[in-house]
Amino acid sequence: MFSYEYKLINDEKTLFEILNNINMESPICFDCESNGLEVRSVDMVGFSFCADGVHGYYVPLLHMAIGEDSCIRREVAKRALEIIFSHDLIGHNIKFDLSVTLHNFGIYPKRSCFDSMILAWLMNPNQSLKLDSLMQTHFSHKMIAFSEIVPKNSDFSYVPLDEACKYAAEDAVATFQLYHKLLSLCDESILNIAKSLEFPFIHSLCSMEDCGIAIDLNYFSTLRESISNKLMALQEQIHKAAGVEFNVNSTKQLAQVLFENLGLQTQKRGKSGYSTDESTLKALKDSHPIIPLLLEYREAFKLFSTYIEPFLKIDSKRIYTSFSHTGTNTGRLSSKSPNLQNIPVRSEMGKSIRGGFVAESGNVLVSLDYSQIELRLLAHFSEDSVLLESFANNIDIHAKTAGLIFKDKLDENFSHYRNIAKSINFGLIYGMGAKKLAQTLDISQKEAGAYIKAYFANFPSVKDFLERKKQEILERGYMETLIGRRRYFEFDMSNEFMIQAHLREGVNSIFQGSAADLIKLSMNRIFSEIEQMQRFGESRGEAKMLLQIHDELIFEIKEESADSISSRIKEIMENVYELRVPLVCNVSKGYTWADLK
DNA sequence: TGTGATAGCTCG
DNA sequence: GTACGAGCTATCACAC
Repeated sequence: MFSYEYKLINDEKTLFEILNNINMESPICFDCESNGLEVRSVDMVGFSFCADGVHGYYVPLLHMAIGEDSCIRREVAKRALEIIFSHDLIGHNIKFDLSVTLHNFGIYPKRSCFDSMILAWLMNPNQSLKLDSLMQTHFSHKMIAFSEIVPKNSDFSYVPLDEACKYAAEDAVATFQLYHKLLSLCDESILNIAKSLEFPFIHSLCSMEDCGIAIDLNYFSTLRESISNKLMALQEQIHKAAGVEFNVNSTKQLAQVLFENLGLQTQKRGKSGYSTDESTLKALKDSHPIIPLLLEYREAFKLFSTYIEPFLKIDSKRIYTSFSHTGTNTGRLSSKSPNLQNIPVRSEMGKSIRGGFVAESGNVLVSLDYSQIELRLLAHFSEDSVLLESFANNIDIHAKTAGLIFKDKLDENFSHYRNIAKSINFGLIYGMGAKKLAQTLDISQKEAGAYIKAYFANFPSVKDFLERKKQEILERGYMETLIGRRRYFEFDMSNEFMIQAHLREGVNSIFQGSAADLIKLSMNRIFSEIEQMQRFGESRGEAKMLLQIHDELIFEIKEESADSISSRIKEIMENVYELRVPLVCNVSKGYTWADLK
């Protein structure tokens, strides 16, 4: 049963009386209300806190209806927040509250942070992590909905004070109670991951989000000019080749042009007619001159609309992403608004986007990426002697694989067979089937099946490991990573397709999730060694961690110390965890992101 | 004018 | 209907 008491605090004396009466060893649940969601631009409208699981206090800072005089003044609020931030803190998605406080008041907590959203995510990443649904699940309590008190196109600063107080106080008390409830429910191993890895990781993320990465707007303007010229020219050529003007971005219109007007032949795919995706177009590339034009147009338009245009709308020297700590089922991070984890790299035109991400004057960008981390984990888990020995001796693993499964054919075309081996190695981690491997390599399904068979004949312990894990997932209903992070699956035994899909997901999560474990451990170590939390918002140290892209970290470092600091980071990353194989990092530096790797 | 689904593409 | 994990943009159909 959930209940709470709420109280508005809008006089200074009461505020400090309450705060000073809280035992310094008691954690405080903290929640702030703002007039928007973009942490870098919003104003803190008020904040609530709870230290006993019963009383929720709301401190108004910016409420339109009552005016400044009835609110707590900023300098008073700052002193109050400094007291709160000298306690351990509890929050629900506390990264948001920390960022808003940092940007409004320039202060950052001095002690540990605990997060009920992260804890719930660790317990089961596949559940809704919203405070109201967790409260419904664990307390059968229905929270006041944000939409009930904030009309559309309005914001929290217009909410009548009493309602605001009731709402905000409920958030603080609910979070306090939920956090403790989850503590009582979760396994010790999950709690250990939370306390030793994920809770400290909040600070690593806050720091990266706060840093951002410098961009060269002139560079992007020039790129926009050349790509938009290119797009206009391509569009004209495409219309000419089609004999009709149409919207090239419309797959529907394009399908009509290609498969009806021009009479090109393809296999129908999808629910509503013809597919026009890249693989379909590539299969048709010699059958009509319009096809290569379309492929080029698609690539250029993607760069233009997804990257160049949005980046040019940013009116600051640096660009700031938001990392989602709990955005995946595997333990990985995700990045949004904008997503800086999918900046193009594979094609030359795509890579040009990276030239617009730069180091500020006097600095360089440094990238460190884990080499073959998922295959190293496969070697570690399976204890396959060939894999272990290859990694121990730093042998090219794809070449070694090719050597074993294509023994007699190797002389013919080495790089061809190395590529096949590479696809198989990737496929193992994805839980491949012969069909998809055949598609990827553009060979027959039978041939692909033979390759897979040849692989397992040469790597029997890999086969044993994968089958053992599938069996385990099926029996237990969950998988575990290197450090014990879990992902649960519900098996409907009447649906074979879903069973197989879950087993692939489960096996893949072992590698993807363990790799995430390792890089997060590294990031925490790097953060606490090279970045000092008390430097937040002021002049930072000589090195800043800017981005994580799953198996890679990007730093901005003062030029003169770049070499020494990056070798120290490399040392941390390579020694973060003892596996049965060495962990290896590649390091590169440059003035722009395009210069890395 | 807004919203959700679909198709397609970017990355690791 | 059989290769894992993400996020963004455009079009299109349909609601208000």
